[in-house]
Amino acid sequence: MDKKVTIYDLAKELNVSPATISRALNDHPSISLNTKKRIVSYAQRSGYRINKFAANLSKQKSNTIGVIVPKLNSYFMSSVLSGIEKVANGHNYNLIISQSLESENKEKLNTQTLYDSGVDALMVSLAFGTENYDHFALFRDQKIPLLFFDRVCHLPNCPTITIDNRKAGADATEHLIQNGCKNILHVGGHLKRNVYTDRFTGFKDALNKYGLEYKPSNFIETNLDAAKIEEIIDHLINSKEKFDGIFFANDAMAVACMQSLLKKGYRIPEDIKIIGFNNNPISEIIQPNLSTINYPGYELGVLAGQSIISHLNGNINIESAESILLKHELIARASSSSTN
Amino acid sequence: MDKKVTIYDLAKELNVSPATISRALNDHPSISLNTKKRIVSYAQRSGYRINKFAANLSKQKSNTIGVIVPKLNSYFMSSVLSGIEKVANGHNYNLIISQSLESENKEKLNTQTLYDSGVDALMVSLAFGTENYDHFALFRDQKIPLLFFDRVCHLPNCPTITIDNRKAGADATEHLIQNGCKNILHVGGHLKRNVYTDRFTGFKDALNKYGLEYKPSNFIETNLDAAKIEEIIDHLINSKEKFDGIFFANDAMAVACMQSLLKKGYRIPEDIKIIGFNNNPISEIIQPNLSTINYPGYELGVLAGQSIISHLNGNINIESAESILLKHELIARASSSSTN
DNA sequence: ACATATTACGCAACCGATTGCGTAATTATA
DNA sequence: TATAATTACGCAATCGGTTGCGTAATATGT
Repeated sequence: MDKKVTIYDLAKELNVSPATISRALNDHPSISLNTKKRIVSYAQRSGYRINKFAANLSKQKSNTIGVIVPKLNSYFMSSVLSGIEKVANGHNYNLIISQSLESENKEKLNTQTLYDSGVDALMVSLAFGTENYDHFALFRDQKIPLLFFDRVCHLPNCPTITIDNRKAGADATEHLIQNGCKNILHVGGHLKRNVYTDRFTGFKDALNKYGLEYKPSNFIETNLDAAKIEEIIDHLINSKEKFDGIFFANDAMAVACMQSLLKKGYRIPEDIKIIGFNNNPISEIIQPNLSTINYPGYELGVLAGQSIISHLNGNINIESAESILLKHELIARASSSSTN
Repeated sequence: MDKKVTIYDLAKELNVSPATISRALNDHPSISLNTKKRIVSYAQRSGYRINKFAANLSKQKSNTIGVIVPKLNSYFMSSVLSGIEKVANGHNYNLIISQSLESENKEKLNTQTLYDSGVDALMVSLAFGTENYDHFALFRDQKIPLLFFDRVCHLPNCPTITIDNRKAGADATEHLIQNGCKNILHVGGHLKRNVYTDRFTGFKDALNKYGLEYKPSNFIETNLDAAKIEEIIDHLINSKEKFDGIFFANDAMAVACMQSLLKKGYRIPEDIKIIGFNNNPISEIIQPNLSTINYPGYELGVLAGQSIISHLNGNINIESAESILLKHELIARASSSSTN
């Protein structure tokens, strides 16, 4: 058990060729049932373990999927990853996970590393600032499946998986309007990313639908860092505008804002109504409970995983890149309830 | 750019041997500066990319670290992973992450897969039910560094990284006692895992220190699934005991319990004082804010990453397995504050 | 100028599987 | 029974780097 056993060792011991060993262990049809049993059994007993380095080299395939996410440690993203891992693991794929930490450059480096590592596919949720997508060309050139989820971009033949952020943004905004808001602030994320521009567009859609005027002061672009909530509060308080509703692009910001406002004596929803995004568990803990849009991360991960696996299995034509839209759902809670 | 370029292609083109190409690209000292430049430059231009399958095979090293966690999608664990990834990435290591989903069997399978994948090291946080550690023998036999974090077991030469859970459990309990609690319930996790037995032991330490009697009814073993909070509530309400304090082994359970109790009309901390564990962000959102023990996940991840990297670099003797204890910290908030 | 060191590189074995092709042995067909 | 078809396996090339050892060319020392 000390030195590693190779198929050559097995071959010598059993008086067959290494080729036969290899075929037997891979259940190749041209090996008789008897020798298969003999070989598998002996391999077992001898403590043989395949050397994937060698197998990968000759097969040019690693059974590994690369994943790049902005950061691992967020409720949403870790749910997604959990879903992806569940599916991948069930299909004998390993996951190499790396974080871009919202840096375009790190995303680029990670992309190259994962390419070099020979991943069979790559799944990406883009960093805030990524503007150039050339680093993905390697994958396209080599026809390695490439899939984007949540923060996506549309490259030829690359499936994308998201919710309908525009519709969701409109739903959230419409909900505030229907509960009486006339002047709504939208606190969004970087407009380079589809998820935030779409929500923003949906926001304007809804205003428009209800004949409410959109002014630049109705929007703030942020990096969604809850630690900087005071900037938002300042904008809110110092603005000439009197906002009666806020639509946040994520729950963490919404909650941070609520806490600050409540401390300052604001009443929610009486003075101002608030809705978030993502349905993070904290939305059900904050008092009053936070209305939000349910964005099912785990399910998204599962779908993304299944999609990439079927591509890898050739079940789906690589050329036919589908765009999957998950269902979202408005969850109305106390933070936005009508008060008249 | 279509076919993959190999060192043999470069060698032919530049009229040198593949060996020289390899050495040049790896900055080997025995290659002259000039040829190095010539080779590196041409490799660049030709779109050469190393084939790690081949490199790994001949070096028997993958620059990859395997990680097995119970589940990815928890605040604590995703923080840990984020820290590990940060360090690993900074040292050119990739991370293969898999979840045991609290199943001993899946943990076993994942261990074998990661072994076969040729990870250079393995980091594990154990599943709830794991009782047998034989699946790690492969790693010990091959002298592949193996490290346990958070939910650890003590195998020879395996570093472990945790906080001092016993002391932390005692601190939490002592805090409740000092705030007037006389009859405290401890809601813990599976006693197979050190983190929960240690917290439980600390709990009893503290009772003992203050001359409070420990009775079996002062403890419930749970799987820490917040969805099953009603069982706890039942125990609490139906017990002959009149508990005036609860020490939860994690914040999620504590928060779920608080929500249920508040809904039932209990006053916290007046009727019952509560302390959690982990310092999950929700502890600062629930009203009243939840007292807890700060268990710094990200820092733990960073330390764990650094530890394994130094082992891999040979900076630390593999035989000298250290046990790292992180500092924890009691965070007193309103949920446990004295009311007399 | 001659002996010794050093530099810079090539040769070839090696890492451990996979797989197309060929063939001896066995079975089926006529 | 002669021939065709199967079955079961071996040969050897291949995947693409890495590295110990050997050596020609150049540099250093006296």
